[in-house]
Amino acid sequence: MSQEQQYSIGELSKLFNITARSIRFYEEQDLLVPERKGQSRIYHLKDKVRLKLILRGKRLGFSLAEIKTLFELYDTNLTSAAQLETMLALTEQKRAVLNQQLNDIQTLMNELDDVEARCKDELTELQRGNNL
Amino acid sequence: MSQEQQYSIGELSKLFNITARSIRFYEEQDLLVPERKGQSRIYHLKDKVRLKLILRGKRLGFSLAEIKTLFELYDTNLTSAAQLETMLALTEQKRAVLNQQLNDIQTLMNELDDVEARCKDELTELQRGNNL
DNA sequence: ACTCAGCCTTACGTTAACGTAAAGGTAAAG
DNA sequence: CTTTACCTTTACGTTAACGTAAGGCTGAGT
Repeated sequence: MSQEQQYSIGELSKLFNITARSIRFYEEQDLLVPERKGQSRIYHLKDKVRLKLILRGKRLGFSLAEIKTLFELYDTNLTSAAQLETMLALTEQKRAVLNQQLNDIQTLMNELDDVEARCKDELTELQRGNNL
Repeated sequence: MSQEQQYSIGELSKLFNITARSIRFYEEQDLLVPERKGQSRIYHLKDKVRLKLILRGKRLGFSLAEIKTLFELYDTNLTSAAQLETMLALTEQKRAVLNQQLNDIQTLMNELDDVEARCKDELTELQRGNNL
């Protein structure tokens, strides 16, 4: 009875607020492999999840190629020690990038706080001027 | 006696580990305006700081155009209430993006933890197998 | 039977952010 | 005085990530 959720490309594009072209492009790059019904693509929950991951990766500045290799690593049965250590090295690498980004964000946030505070100060100054 | 620090384009590129081409490109885009001595560019501390900001912005996924407008806003004397409110709106916008990124990073970090843990588990499993 | 919305493929166009010669000026060292 | 190491400009090439037609199939509604 569990009718699994399905999506057309149009529905999916509205859901994530991207174009169908983008979704087809991700497929061209082997990031998605939707089922077909006749000529049309049909997306299931797992595809939706993948797409979500793609978009998150993009927001973090990863290229589609990088995202692809991450997917491949995640999908792979890591059997040999060599593979496992490659994987560990990669996660460490990504972790370093993310930590740098955290730092950057923190710094920028503080600066935004400053700018904002100064703006608000000046605004109240202006208002006081108007009321005298 | 305070001889202000100066840099050639080559020195600066080594400092930040980027190409001279990039630095010249940022100048083309009006993100840097170095002094000239004869034909050569001379960079002072303020230019170095700017370059640092550019690179940080890039790491956070900002386009050079965006970075430029941020600089312009920062440099501008915000006098009118309208300008101030535009600025506040923009900082809010950026803040939203940064918060999203923070979220994304947190999520990804957790997943990296998972992957890493599983890798290490499997590695010890393999080692145990070898030792029996 | 026709129309229309929504899907499809193929293919050329576009933008950002540089890369990569090519050709030449300049200052210090040998 | 010439080599060497940097610097310069001009200009065409490149890659990623789509945008944008153009032309066509297909199922539901009238």
